[in-house]
Amino acid sequence: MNLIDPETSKHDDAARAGWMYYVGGMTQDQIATELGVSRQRAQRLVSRAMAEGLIHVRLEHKIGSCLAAEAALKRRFGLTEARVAPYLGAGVDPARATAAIAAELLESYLARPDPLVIGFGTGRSLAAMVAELAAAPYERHKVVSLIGNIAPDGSASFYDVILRLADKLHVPHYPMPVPVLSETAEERALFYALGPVKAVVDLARNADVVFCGVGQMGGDAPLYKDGFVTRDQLAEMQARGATGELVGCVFDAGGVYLDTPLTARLGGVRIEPARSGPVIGIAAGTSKVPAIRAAIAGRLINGLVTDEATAEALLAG
Amino acid sequence: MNLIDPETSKHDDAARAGWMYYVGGMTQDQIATELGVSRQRAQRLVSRAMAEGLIHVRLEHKIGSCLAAEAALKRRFGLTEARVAPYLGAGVDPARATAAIAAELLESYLARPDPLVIGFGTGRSLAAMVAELAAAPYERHKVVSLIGNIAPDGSASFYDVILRLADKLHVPHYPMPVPVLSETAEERALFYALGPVKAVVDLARNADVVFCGVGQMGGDAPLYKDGFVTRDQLAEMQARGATGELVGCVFDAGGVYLDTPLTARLGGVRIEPARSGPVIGIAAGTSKVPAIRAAIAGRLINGLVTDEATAEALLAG
DNA sequence: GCATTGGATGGGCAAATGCTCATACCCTTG
DNA sequence: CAAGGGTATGAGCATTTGCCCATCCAATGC
Repeated sequence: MNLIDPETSKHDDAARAGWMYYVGGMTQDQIATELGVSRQRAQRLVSRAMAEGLIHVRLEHKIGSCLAAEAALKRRFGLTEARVAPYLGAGVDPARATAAIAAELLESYLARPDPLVIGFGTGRSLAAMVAELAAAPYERHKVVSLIGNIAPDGSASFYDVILRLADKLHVPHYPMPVPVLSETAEERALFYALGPVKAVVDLARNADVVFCGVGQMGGDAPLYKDGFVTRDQLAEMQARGATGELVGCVFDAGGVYLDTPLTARLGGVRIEPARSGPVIGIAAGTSKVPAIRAAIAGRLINGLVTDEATAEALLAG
Repeated sequence: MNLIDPETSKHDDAARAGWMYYVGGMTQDQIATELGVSRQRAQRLVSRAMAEGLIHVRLEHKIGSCLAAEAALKRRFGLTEARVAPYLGAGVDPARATAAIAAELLESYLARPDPLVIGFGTGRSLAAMVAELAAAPYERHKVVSLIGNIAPDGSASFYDVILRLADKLHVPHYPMPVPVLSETAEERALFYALGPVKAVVDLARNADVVFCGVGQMGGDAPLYKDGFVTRDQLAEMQARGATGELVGCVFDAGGVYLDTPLTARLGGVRIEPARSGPVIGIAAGTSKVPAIRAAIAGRLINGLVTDEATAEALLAG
């Protein structure tokens, strides 16, 4: 008899209820009776199982129009990899759909027999993708972060893509132990001079595959929303032609990196043009269309995971 | 403009509706509006998506008591692999639960980097497992059938585990081109003398991993229900101590193979005792408890996928 | 010791869902 | 061309589900 962690037992109940509901097809009433709880509690358990990601749902059939869009994207933009998530209703964030499809794509790389070093950016797309991943051991691969994991305010909660990933996949992981944004260029240089940092930077530079979010530079730019740049700085960048952003590095409509106030202080590894190996951009929502076009034009990315509407918009232009 | 296969387009609609419902969390009303169909049709599409296996649901959390049962099974019976599917409601066939868990286990073997030859039996358990598998390419492995795929009446519908598997996984596949049950021992010998048959038999004998169903020998014996033996033959086998069956080969309570009327005519590769490499038995339902015990006792299997109730019954004895 | 706060609980109700049935449609066959 | 069989459709209804809210319980602070 060991002590039962109340948190674990809660998850257990939720998982069991979710399992009975989604796999067993039982009604919540039956589940309630079976587990000896009230109907309401069963309902709460089921919805918690879903909300906490204990239940994963996958679509096991490529919809014709998405297949067509994938083929068209590959041909039209010379991509090596393209995945299109089916449209997911009017009120639903397309990132939800895209995350599930991105997770599938990542799993297809993980399934490869040869050991890979996989580089990851940060951001909502990546975090959502990791949440959708199925946990399984893949000791042969390595995952490395392309971006510093020391947050300005010390909070690491948004930058733990690599940690969650490593936790799920049991892969050796290499977070980049530098500030996302150093105070000064000098501080940044100090970090980069450290041996362990160099090693991670090297690994990141030579990653076999890269997954990263594609940031737009409109008023809703992630860089601005997450507080990396002020409104004024954003406006200035926009005036200078800023169109998109990859792991914090801003580029213009041609996919050429701009020199911004951030550049010298940004901790991480920039994704160089025409990088060898797959560089998969994850980009949901039509507001990212210009950024996606630019990233492709500059040969910064050669793979794309997006939603149906965005794919159509890309192909329409 | 190419012709649209009506079957594909039906699946497309169902997949899309299922995706919107299960991934997008939309109501069927919203989906109906979005797709421009009636609510009833949306409902039918959603339920078809589920019924046809277009939507896969996985549980991403091991329930404590199942984990404990797995550990206990391994320890108690010296198994190298044990998976326990959570209990799935009173009225629900435990095979449903077990199939999903078995698919997960198979996927964990498929994820391994080194090329494997994986042998498969037949039967409902195996067919259900394959239905639950996620499609993905795994060219490095090979799958081979342990049992003949030529049915007595010519119908191959029940023996196409390997074909479906190969279809989903894009693996080279080797069905065993012999009758499940030859008319006479001589006919069987003729088949086995053929070069291509020999090659497949060799592959099957040397498979790195084996997945097979465990058949019980009670009144509900699969061998009898599927028409391989008559009621009288079954009774005779039972009288001689028949307790279980693996790919058609019947064994007693000690897991020692019996000589039955079938033995000399059965097409396939028998699973020998103390075979090297994992031999995973898939067995759902408490009626299989004696057969499972026997198979373990005779060292015919060294891995087990079962449901929670059966695991408990095994451990209780 | 008592008040407060935060979370869990179950009643109740409106919305969503699943199902049955009568009907319409289409494709085949005589 | 008509009949027939099988299938898809939408109306209507019983069941199931999601959610709000009043209430309760326990832990914490005063």
